[in-house]
Amino acid sequence: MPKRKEKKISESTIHRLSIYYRLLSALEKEGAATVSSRELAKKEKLTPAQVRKDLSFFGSFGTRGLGYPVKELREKIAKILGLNRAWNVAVVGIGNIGSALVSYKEFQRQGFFIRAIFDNDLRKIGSGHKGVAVSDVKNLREELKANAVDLAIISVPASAAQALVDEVVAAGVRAILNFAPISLKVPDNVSLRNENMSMELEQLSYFLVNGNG
Amino acid sequence: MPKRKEKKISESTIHRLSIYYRLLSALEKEGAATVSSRELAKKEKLTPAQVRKDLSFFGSFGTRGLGYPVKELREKIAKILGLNRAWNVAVVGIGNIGSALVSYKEFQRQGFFIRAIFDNDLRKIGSGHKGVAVSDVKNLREELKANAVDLAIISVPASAAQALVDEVVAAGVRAILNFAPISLKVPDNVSLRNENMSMELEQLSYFLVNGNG
DNA sequence: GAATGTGAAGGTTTTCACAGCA
DNA sequence: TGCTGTGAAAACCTTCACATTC
Repeated sequence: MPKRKEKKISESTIHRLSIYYRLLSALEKEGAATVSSRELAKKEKLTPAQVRKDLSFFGSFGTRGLGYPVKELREKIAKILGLNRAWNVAVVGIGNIGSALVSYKEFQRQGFFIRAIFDNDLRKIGSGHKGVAVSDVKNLREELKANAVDLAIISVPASAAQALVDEVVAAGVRAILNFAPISLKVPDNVSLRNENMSMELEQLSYFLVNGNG
Repeated sequence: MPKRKEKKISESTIHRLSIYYRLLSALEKEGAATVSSRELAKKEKLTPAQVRKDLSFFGSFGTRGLGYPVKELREKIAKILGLNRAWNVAVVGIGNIGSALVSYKEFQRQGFFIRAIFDNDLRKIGSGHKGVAVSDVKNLREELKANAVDLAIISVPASAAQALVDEVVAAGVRAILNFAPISLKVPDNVSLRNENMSMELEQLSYFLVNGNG
């Protein structure tokens, strides 16, 4: 069996893959057959070399002299990112942010389907959000398993987040998107991303004070 | 006049400053007087050297053998990030996400005050959200100026985003947080950050498919 | 001719390791 | 002794430049 070449792909490359995916989806809709690294780069203020290098980590998708085939490249990237399948998502905490996420149509469009919603507020439990019933957070573990949830979104207050994440991890979920403004501890085999909107504003605040550049 | 030493501070450092700020706020509430780089690092899975290096770009805030004074360091970072003052924020587009942001208490807590809300939906215009009236997006430019808005949050569909951002920039706003899943063009003197929640899930999807690490 | 794919160069960020100070 | 502050080294990421292919 040939040994797989174990190249470490950087987070920035994965992030840009996501960007290319969005650009290619748009190009495909417009009917473009091919696109060059230069064209892709210009749309996002990247360099052509960066685009080519990013793609080259995963294979040789282009044709010299011509560029990349839009449809095929989009499909290849979809496969790399795992977007060629549906993912089951749970939203833990259906407050302001949780509600907004449940209604966010972009998720479905990219193959992320919200299968379960949890809260600890008795007034919310049992009610429906976009066709999904709100479950008692006490049943978190069983229901995550019952719904084969792949990915959990944590949108509860900071004080409640770690305990719930521990439950989520215990249920076997291996990817977590955290909106609580706190640093969560997860085992090494679990992926965690933090979305802290105050911190985004703070970055902007820094540039307002210190100049942008 | 002494020439200011022009050191370029990396985005990662600014991002971590925001993290330190949060940790220090918590430590201050707990009554801690000092904290070492090792303690700060451990809470966020960073290295002590990283913490010290980050802080050293802005001055020598610590005491050898002792660590950093919690209260003073928090105040210093607040000043660096521009959090020692209030910022006027506008929310452009009061759909699911816009509504959630207006209700997000963390913003106020960090000194970001929502002073204006805009939409193009006549049913929404005139209604109030958390004490702020929704204005017609047609009046964007005047109202941004009238409210001395420093920072705009774009939470409209992708198709409407660029035109509105052009207006926002024309009104003199120099910092934009964009939730629309599209790449926006702004002049060099305007700071732009993108918050694309689908892309966050796509990063997680990649790690689910390819393994985490 | 046009554009990819990729080693090598260049640049940036992180980590090391230790002098220096409380 | 304990911990900071910081040059130097190492690791990492981006850009260059060109051989290669269509």
